Amino acid sequence: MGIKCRNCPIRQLPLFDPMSSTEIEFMEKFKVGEMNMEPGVPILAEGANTPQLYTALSGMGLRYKLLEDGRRHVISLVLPGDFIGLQAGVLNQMTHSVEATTAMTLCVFDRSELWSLYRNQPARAFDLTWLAANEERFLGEALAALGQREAYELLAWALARIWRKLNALDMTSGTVAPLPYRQQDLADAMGLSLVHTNKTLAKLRNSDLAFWSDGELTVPDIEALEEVGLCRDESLRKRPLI
Amino acid sequence: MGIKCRNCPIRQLPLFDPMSSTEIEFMEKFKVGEMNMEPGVPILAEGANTPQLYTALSGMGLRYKLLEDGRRHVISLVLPGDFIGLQAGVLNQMTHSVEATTAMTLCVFDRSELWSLYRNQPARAFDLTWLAANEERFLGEALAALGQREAYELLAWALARIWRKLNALDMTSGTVAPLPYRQQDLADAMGLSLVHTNKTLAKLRNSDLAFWSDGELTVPDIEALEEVGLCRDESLRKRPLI
DNA sequence: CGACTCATTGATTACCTTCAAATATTGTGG
DNA sequence: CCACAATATTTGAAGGTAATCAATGAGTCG
Repeated sequence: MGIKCRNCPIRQLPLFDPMSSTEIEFMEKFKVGEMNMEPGVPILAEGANTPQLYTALSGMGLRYKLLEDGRRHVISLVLPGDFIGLQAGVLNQMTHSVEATTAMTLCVFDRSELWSLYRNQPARAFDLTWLAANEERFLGEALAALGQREAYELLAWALARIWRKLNALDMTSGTVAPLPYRQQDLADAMGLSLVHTNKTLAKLRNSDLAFWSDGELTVPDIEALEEVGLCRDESLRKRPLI
Repeated sequence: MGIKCRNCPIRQLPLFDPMSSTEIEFMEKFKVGEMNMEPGVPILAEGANTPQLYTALSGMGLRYKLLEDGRRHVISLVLPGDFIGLQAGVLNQMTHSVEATTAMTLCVFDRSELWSLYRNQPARAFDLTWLAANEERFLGEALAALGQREAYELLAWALARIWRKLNALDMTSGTVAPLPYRQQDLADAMGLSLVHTNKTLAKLRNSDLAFWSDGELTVPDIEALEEVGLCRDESLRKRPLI
């Protein structure tokens, strides 16, 4: 059934809170298996109510919403350590879809045990609320970014945020990090057209701020990029891992 | 100290979940008082970490974020029944500011009791996560709206959502409801300029879809408005009240 | 090698912003 | 009580940012 929680490679990262042995024990009972997803495969669909919850172990994905007329809005990226399905677990219904962009490995949890978590593991319950509140925080920032920034600033903001997160996940080497998405994905996340996204990325390139091609993002100077993106110095705080 | 939870007028609304007598008992201990805010007064500031949490009892407010250069983005409205300070309670830091637009009455809770809630009231802890996840849901929808809709659709979407919520709170009478904000507030929420917001509101008026002036919103036909706003039929589900 | 997907570039159009000014409406002090 | 300041709404005009339309280039795969 794959990796035991006690050996979880992700939890070793300094980004994540340490876990007590009692908690690890509980998590190993909570975890019912692992799942491997092919690239492009849907993980959860908007409106669905699944019996399982997930944590991304490896690979990258997307959260998105579809409008009736086919327009798509990408809500956020899914990176290793991200919890998937909180809304299904709590609201009984996903309000966005999730799909794998690259091949992904997911930890699978049994949703029916969620109640036991709230009854017997108050600290873990608190962590779940933390994750939900943190997602709320991120979406609030994204909303302000989309609303107030113009394309050039906005893309700088997005790439800087992504860079910081990849860095915290120890996925950067020097000035390079993997970013295996299409320009269309980023365009759908920013509410910009593909054409304009492409042209704005070219500007960032010409300004030596960010180079993104062939699934690799190169950022020579993250602080310069953050300055253009009007990023606050939001240091990534330690966070719980489910 | 104002209203006792058992007599809470808000919880009577069909929008909210019923509460067991044990829960009411706990909430009455959790609640430490009430607070009256003057119009325009800040309730919580971004970055702050307060010892108190709130629930809006009456009046209306705004959640917003400020960019360094002074631009403001309005995240959402604060209406009766809304919980204020979840982020401070869980993340130890507000990631947006909250201020009263009209005079407001707030229930005040003692944040240091939050742990006791997680230890002793798992159902209430679950409700808190529910609220956080629900906020995440709303912000995801707002993000998709800002990203994918043009101004005319967007304002229709926003006014329709607001109308539905006011209606669920029993604040509508016929086709009229109070909406005591400025056009600038709505503009800052939609990421549009004041001028364009004004002109687009005029179009909605000319289409007989929505009339908003002097703090009053009139919607002759909510379903027509929702159609323009591309609103899903998201019926407002029952929700917990803290 | 042809079909397909994705990235890139140019030209045109349109939505939205900015600038500017006029018109209420309200509160204040002489 | 009226003049004046301050706030909010409304309207017109001009300019810029971003969308759409269209076509080409580059890489992958069966």
